[in-house]
Amino acid sequence: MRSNNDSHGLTFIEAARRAQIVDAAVALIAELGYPQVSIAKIAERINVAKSVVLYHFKTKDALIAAIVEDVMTTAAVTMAPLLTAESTAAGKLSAYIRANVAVLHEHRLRSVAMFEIVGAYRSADGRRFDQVAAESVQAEPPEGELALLDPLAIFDAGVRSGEFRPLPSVFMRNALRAALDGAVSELASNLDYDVLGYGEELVTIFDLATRRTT
Amino acid sequence: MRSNNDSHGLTFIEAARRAQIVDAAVALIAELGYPQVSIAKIAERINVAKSVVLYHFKTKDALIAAIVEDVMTTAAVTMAPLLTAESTAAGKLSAYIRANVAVLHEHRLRSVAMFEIVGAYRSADGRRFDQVAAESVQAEPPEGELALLDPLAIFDAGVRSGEFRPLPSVFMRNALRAALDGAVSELASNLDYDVLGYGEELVTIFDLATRRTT
Amino acid sequence: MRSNNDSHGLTFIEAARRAQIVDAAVALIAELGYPQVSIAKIAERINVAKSVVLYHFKTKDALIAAIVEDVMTTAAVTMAPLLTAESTAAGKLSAYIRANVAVLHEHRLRSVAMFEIVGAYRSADGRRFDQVAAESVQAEPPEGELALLDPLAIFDAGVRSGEFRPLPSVFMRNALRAALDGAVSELASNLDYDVLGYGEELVTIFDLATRRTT
Amino acid sequence: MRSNNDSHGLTFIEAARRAQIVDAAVALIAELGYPQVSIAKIAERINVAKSVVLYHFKTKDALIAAIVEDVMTTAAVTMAPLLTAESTAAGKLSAYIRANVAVLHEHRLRSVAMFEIVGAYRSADGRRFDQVAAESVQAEPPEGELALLDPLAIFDAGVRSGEFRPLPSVFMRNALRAALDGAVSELASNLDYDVLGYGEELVTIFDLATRRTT
DNA sequence: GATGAATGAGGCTTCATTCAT
DNA sequence: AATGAATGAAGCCTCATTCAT
Repeated sequence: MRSNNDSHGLTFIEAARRAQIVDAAVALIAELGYPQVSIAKIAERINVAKSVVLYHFKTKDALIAAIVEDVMTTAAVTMAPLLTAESTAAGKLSAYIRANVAVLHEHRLRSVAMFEIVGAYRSADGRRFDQVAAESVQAEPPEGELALLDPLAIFDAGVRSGEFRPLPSVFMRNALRAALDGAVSELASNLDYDVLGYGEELVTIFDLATRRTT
Repeated sequence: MRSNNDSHGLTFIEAARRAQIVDAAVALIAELGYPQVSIAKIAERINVAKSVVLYHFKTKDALIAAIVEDVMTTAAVTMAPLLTAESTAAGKLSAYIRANVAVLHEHRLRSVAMFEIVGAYRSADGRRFDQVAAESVQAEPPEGELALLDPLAIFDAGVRSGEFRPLPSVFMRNALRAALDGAVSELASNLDYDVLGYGEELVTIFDLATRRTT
Repeated sequence: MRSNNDSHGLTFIEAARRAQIVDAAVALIAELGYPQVSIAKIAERINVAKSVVLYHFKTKDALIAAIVEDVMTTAAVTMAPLLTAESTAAGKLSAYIRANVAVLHEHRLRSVAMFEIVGAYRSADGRRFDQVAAESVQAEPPEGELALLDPLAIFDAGVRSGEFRPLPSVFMRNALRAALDGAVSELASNLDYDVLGYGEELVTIFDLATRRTT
Repeated sequence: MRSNNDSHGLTFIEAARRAQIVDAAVALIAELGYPQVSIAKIAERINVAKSVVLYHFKTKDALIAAIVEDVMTTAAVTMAPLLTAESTAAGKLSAYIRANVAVLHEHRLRSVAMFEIVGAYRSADGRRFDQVAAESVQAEPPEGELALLDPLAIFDAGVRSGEFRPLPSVFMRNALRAALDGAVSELASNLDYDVLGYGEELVTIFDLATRRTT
């Protein structure tokens, strides 16, 4: 065991560079959009040679993957503590929305960057980000915190228990995810968008929309 | 005025070519994503020289603008007749959602292409599609049918008349637009997505979410 | 039918450029060796932009293929008339060697370039030139003049008719081909190598080596 | 003199690493071709850092030189015992061919690697392998076993003694060397090529071709 | 003895655009 | 109305090599 390696097998300096590169890439992607960000621009932003970026990531796709992982982990880690407390489906739903919106608010740049990537990334063979992701999810379903990112289970549980009105979970999930993604879209155009306020309104909307009608 | 010019000052041939190019571009963008579509690919798809495309559009940006205009016009024209009949805010809202969703369903490729463009387009100076669009909207507010594309007025009217519960119109509009865009996002991944079913669920959600509570 | 197209569908100017590029590439490959020749160097040599080369050939591999075709055609066309006259196997064999050697002598640069390519080319998936060529030969056996490039048939015929001693045609062919390639190898190191003299000696060697012993 | 240095001034460890690196390089060159083999690939194959390879060899050219020396020495050492026994020129010639072919057969990979290097190597200033080698041969003519690698002396002696017909030794040598190199060429395309059979045929050919005619 | 980090040069290719015909 | 030819900028990536540790 080498002394200056952390648990991921990375040197301190390596980890630092990687973080620096990821940060630069995130900032640039959020600002310029995914397709406009080149390895050259990333390198220039941190004053290193292009090859340094490729030394640490080997491929543009690998860099993107690292960014995505970073964002997802950040999101999951931030959201997790805000979710576990709740017991009712309605409570979980509100908590989910608020937690999600809180992440967007606290990690604006990362969120916007992720949004840009999801919207514009294509794999070498032309597949969309979602499709590539869906595939890897099937191969290896997310565990623990990452599983919390999909609200489908909340709707399913609420319906099953009768706490929610009968509703098509998948459409509901899609609507909620879309509404939340919409917040990032606004954020992308205006970093000062009141995401939290928007989130509260979403809480109201989805509360009213799922509630059992008497 | 030359005899074979239509109202836009285009000859038949010119109009036909432009339509052909737009169609090819739409199909390619929907399939490959905006950043992956080059003028070369568009030209190749319709078996003409690259320069033909640029002869008819002068610039890639001009081509994109033409596509956007085409899509928006198609959408407005399709939606318009489905909207005017309604008198209540709730009625208008439902009609708006159904009309919007109907457009997506009937013009899948165009919708997906538009979605790709909105997500990935950047002007030469790096501004997002929305930003560029917002600007030109300010300079020249949309009239007639195009005005119908923004549901903000519906929420405003519903609140003002007391038909809707008091609600923040802008957030509501954003949530609705996002939810509708979400449909296109699903469509982009899967052209067989049940947009109409999803639309019905949105009708329910937004009905429940705007209704005056007794 | 456009007026300035030749039978291959190429414009005059296109044909001229292609020839110019091929010539430059041949000269550079002969001088520097295949791996050292880049599209940039070729372009520089004829004072055009790199992209011009790629405009006319699309790919480095396509350029190489064009060179190879050019060399082979040149060789076949040059050799053909020198071969048909002969009727005996021995006569054909001598003629083949002399014809081959004559080509090398008259088209030194092209021969050396071809030699360099055969020695160093690898397809994208790592296969050797011979292997790629063998494959395409199997798919579409060479006809007419190109068929003359392989002396195997001569040995086969000579053995079958009893004009040659019993001998393993394939090994014999390989030895002859190798000896002829050796001439190019010498040429590559020294453009003034006496290929014709060497050829005469080969004629002697293979005459003695195939002759029926009494 | 340090205790763990051998006669070349290398420690055991150093010698072992060098051998390991040379072996890896040989295998890779034989498989992928000289131009496709990079120091990175060599290092990766033996699971060390790129810099390790350069620590032991300082330069890619130095590594190649080491490989060449290794191959030549292997060849000379293998051939030597098979040659000394013969007294007649014809005997020596047959022995030379058989010995050479035996080396190719027993050290396929090394032979193919050498073949790839000879075919594709260029010094920094663009000179071919042969040319660089010829130069160093002139500066320091090979002694002992290495001298045996060139069959020119055999032809010279055979002619001088009248055992061979009058023949141009240099052309003859070139033809023989080329024919032998051809075996490696076949080997490069197909490691199962019957080199020994081919060698026997060469023995026959060159026997018939050098024999005094009555 | 080994290695991680960095680098700059150069490789092939794609792109939007211009211009003369 | 169409097109062939050319271009330079930019994109990603590979390479041999250097240097401090």
